[in-house]
Amino acid sequence: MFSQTVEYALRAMVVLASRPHSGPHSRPHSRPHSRTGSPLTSHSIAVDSRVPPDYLIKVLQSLARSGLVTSQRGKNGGHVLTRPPAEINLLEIVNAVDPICRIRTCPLDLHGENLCPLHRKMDDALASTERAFRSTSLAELLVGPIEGRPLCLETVAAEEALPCCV
Amino acid sequence: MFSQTVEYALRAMVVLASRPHSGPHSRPHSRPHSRTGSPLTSHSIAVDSRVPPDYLIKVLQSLARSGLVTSQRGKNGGHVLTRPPAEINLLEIVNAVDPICRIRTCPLDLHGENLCPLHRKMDDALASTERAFRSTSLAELLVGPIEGRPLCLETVAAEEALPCCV
DNA sequence: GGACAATCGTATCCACATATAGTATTTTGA
DNA sequence: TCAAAATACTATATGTGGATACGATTGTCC
Repeated sequence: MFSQTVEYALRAMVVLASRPHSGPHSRPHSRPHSRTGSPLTSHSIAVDSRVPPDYLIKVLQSLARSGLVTSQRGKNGGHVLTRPPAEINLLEIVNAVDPICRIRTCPLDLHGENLCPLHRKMDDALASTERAFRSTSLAELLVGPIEGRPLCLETVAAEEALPCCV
Repeated sequence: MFSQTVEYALRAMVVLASRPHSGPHSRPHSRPHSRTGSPLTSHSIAVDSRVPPDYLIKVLQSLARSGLVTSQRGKNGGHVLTRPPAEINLLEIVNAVDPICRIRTCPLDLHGENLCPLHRKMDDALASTERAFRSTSLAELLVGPIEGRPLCLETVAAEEALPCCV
């Protein structure tokens, strides 16, 4: 039910968050970066998240347009979160690339605010999904059973990742 | 987040359910039908639900394949529910046309049953959507504020229905 | 200036949504 | 008994957007 784009965006953000946060391009006047906190190149994000590199670029651009990441060109450039992971919730990420669109008025028409029973139920489901995502921060995904490997990746082999439903 | 097909299928089923239920093709040996309980023609369903008639046919075929409706060709033919509306839940309808696919194993791979925190969260959202739909029967959509007009339709004018998010 | 890395513009593929035309089946009525 | 009408069914075509891929360009650091 979630689009591939949502899946990719969430994975990419987890990878970005799993590096120590250093603020947007916090480089003290063209000083060389310390290794931690340096921006991640789109290629390295693609490898870590196993997202097709070409498509990841577009996803990152959507995330940048929404102000969740910033990008820096050139040598030692890359992508970095604009806020610490604890202050980014998953709904922001989802809405940046493939917005959850609540049903505000009946698609069929007529009486504006009043939803018919069917669309009230559908909107309830959307609302609960929104709630689930809004109440979870990126930081919460970094802890858990598999400490340090938030994406279930452990030096993965070369096989391609399979879509969930095939 | 829900596909257009899901929206159409739910609307069509509501229209079918809003006619008195008579069981699948309960016609006593080619006797002419009483007016109530006769199957609804795909065209009349399209009009009542405001679903594009050509596409509705395919949706109805999916619903028939899943055993939710049966169809009868020829004069006085049409579509009818196989079970009373109280015994059909919305999840069955959704899954008939555009299945909600739970995340059972991490799309990235590896450790089978264990989902990483990200995919656990995503699956939680899917589970709550499943629950919301499974716990609601078609019959429950027929009652409510707008008795007798479960789809907010009141002899609608000729304007086309607009998709929810444009 | 040269190397690195993001960005932009296309181009392709595929699935969903929609539309059209023809075929098959059943009932009706002469 | 047969023909016609009504209706669902099948196959096919088309538009649109998501997802994927490639090549050229622009910006930045050393």
